[in-house]
Amino acid sequence: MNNKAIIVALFKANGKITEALSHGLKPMGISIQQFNVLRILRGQKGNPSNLNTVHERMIHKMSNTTRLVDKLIDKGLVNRNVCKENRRKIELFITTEGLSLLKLVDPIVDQIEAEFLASLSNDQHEEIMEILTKLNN
Amino acid sequence: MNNKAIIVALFKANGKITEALSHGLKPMGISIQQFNVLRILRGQKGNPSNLNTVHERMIHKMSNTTRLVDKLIDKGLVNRNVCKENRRKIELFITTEGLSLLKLVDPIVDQIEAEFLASLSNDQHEEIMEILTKLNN
DNA sequence: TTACAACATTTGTTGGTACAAAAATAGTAT
DNA sequence: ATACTATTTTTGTACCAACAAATGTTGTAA
Repeated sequence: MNNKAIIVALFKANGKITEALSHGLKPMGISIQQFNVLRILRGQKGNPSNLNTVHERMIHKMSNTTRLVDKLIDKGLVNRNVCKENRRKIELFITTEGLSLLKLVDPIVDQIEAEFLASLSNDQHEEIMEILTKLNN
Repeated sequence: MNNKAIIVALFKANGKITEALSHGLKPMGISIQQFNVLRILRGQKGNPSNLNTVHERMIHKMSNTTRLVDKLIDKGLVNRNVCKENRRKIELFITTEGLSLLKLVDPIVDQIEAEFLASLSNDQHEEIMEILTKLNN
């Protein structure tokens, strides 16, 4: 009956890094999910994404991407256009404000993530990646 | 820059088991957090817990244990008394309805957890436990 | 044209969660 | 007794999220 201990430890680890990240992002005025959406949009390198694509690529799945993106638009970090070829689709772009915010936030996030993993050896980094990959398939 | 991949995989694994568990618990009418509180109270084996203790032992930390317990009381799964020696404290007990619900729910949860971990070898079970323990300290 | 199915996004509703402030109680010093 | 401090729980506020229903759009077929 060791399974439970593993699941509990997984929940705790997740909670620890989640808390650290949202605490680190708080002064920047964005949540983890908003940060991830911004990174997805930046990853498009100028090409627009639609809501569907963003939703698929989000780490934390949630049903209402619309309202999450609304927050980013309110903050001027994202633009939204109706696609001309298919007006059912919404084109999303990251703004230059969004890009410069990411530039500010990236090193903060990197450091929090590095600290979180600092206690692991190189072998263990590979081990956990292998194990988590198995769990996610 | 492999750290990010690990963190993302951790988020995904957490999301996968969380979703599976809450889906499995849904027909029983309780959330994961409510389930965990019930288990904490059962673990007391008849001794009362107060809100503080429950809060400390909860896996998913949240500020608002009061309202979570309220839900359990509404469902008749938990009883609440004011402690006679120290009226600041609230004594919480799991009811017999709560105990029998847990009896129903336990095998469901066990199976979901076992399925989630099924792809790992025995060695990997030990590995991930060791790694997660490191991360949580 | 009209009806209809498929698709993409939005909105309504309900319940979950964080944070801070408030309320209630206990213990202690004066 | 009174005031003060610490402890424990509750409440207020505001935001986040899941789910289902609704809206708007396109393409297709009768």
